[in-house]
Amino acid sequence: MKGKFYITTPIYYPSDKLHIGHSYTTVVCDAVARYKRMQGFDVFYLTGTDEHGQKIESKAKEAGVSPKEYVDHIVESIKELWELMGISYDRFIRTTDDYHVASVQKIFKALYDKGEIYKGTYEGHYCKPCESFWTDSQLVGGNCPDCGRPVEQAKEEAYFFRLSNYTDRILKLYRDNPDFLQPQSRVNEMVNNFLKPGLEDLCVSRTSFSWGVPVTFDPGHVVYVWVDALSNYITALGYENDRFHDFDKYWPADVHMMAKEIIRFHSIIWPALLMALDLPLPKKVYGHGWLLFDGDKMSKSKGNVVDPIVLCKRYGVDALRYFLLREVPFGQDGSFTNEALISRINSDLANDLGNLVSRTVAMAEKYFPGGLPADRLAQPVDDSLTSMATTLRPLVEEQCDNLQIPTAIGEIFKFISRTNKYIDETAPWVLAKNEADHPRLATVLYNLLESIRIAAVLLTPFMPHTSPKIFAQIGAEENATTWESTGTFGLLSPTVKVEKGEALFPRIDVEKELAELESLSAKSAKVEEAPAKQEDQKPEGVASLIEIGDFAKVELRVAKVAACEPVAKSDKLLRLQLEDGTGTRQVVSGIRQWYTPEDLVGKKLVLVANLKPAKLRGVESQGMILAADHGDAARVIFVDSDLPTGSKIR
RNA sequence: CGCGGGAUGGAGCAGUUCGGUAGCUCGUCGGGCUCAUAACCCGAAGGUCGGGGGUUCAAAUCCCUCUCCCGCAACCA
Repeated sequence: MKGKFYITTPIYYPSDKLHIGHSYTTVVCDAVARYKRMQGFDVFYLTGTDEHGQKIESKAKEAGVSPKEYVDHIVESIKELWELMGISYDRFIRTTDDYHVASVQKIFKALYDKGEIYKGTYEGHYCKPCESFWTDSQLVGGNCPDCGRPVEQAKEEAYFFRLSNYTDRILKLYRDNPDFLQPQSRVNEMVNNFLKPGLEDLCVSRTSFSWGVPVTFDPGHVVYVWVDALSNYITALGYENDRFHDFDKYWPADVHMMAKEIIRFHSIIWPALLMALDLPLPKKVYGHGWLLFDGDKMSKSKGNVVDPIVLCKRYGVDALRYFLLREVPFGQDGSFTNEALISRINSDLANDLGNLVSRTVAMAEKYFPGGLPADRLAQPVDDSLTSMATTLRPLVEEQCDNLQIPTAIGEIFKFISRTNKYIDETAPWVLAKNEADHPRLATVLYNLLESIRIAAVLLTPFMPHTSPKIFAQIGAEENATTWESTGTFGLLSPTVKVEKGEALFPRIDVEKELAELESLSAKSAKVEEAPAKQEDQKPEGVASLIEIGDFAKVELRVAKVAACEPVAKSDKLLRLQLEDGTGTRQVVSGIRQWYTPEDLVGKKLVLVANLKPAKLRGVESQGMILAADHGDAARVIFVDSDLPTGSKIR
């Protein structure tokens, strides 16, 4: 045993089903975990779900079930997804697991007893009917984002973690451990945005919702996400609980893997919490990039097809895993398009790897149906192949150890290419014609099978379902499929007998497939639309129904755009001068993304004439104009030009 | 002047730390081969390395400046 290796994904928030981005993180971790296991490390791979919080509480309410019932259902589907994708996690933690809850309570109490957590007051905007606190930025028009009613300034008691004490220690952590946070560019971001200005104490409890871990010594308070969710990495190992006993063995984590949006929590808050608990810090926090979706017009509906389950079913799990692991460059964002996926599958998996196996096995079977003969004849041309084969593993390891999975896979495929070339160099079909050349032919085929074997072994962490299929076809025994075995050329039986199987990765007809995907996404877009409409029809309590008198309060008038210009230092706002029949007034509207001033000047539109004025970006807005949401965009409601300005609309 | 990332042949990227023939994959075109999943192998075309200025014998790489794109933040009455 080479030592332990502890790797984690974030725990995902099960308020909705997971998308391909979650699959990406999880597959990357899985690849690393499998790689380390094959190398002989004692690996512990943790994933799970973060199940508390207001959003889930209210989603459950909407669905008419308890929060636990709500998440149970989604967690089940998540576990199914991981099983489908071949995720080899060792433990799945749910923050609703009783042992985790108990541990969190102890951790919270311990921090409180140490004075790291203190009781203070949290100030914010409070909506009484919704019993919710909101920050400035959450408010919509100064009102509650949920119900639209006015909010009031309010204070509530809350517990705070003394994060402000840790600014210097976190900075020192980055300085002393340049590898702690990767990629490096993230360090700059954290330092400039959060550490340089100085950290502020962190509110770590809430009273505004109850779906959380209760604070034992203060009823009404629940532990907020930071302490609850982040500590999963240690409670899952048995920290402060008797359920598991792996803490001493596996902590500290070797890698916390995550997408870039939650780096801040893991590279600032989490280390500070650990420092406060006097625990060792994780060795590495790695923030990978995002898988961006093709920005074309279909993107909304395309989102449905970028459902990992659909892709696995269409192309196979390993094809999708391969794409995810290969396509997104080190630490950067990558883009997902159906074209890229299919092209990757065709050129790398079907043409290069799949076809190499296919042609090699076909020849071996055809020329030597009973297995290779023992007579051999080596030639100098073989050397460049065999030496590349036996030096491949260190190259792969070097990249994997730096979490550069795409490059590691690239190294293996360079070798696969080299092997294809070897077939041309040696032309086995020519050797087959002459009995005297059969020893040479046997050597060539054996070298090919060995090369395939080594490539397949090294690909196992990335494509765990494919490698065994290859082993079966090339007649590799178990001893020839270990990580260790890739250092030796010649482990297959000299008289190996192959067994042709199905094509590993059938070639995909690109145009046909793209067309099918589009019709698929059109269909699922329709399916998605239908339930949404039903929800709209179902009045959500009396609040959504208004009296005719309520509507009469809104004064709508036809107004003509006299002038229009962008608001300085804002990319969303336009300043409009409107003629409303009685004079001109200024209105600010957030439609700059979709309209230029020229689009608007001279047009007539609908003005809410009696809206209380407000300042936006320091510019006064005396009313608002009506616009319709159209996908991600907004379209202004224009009216007939022959309607006189100032006409009342009702 | 909010923070950060980016701009390299048709597409996606590497190269920029520590200046010195601009590289890879896909695509295109031509050739070869026929074992194989219309696959494989070889070759070619295609780039003033976002613009401008500077340092230097020499700049994709260093300095200055400008433009554009993408995240985050803010704003979306």
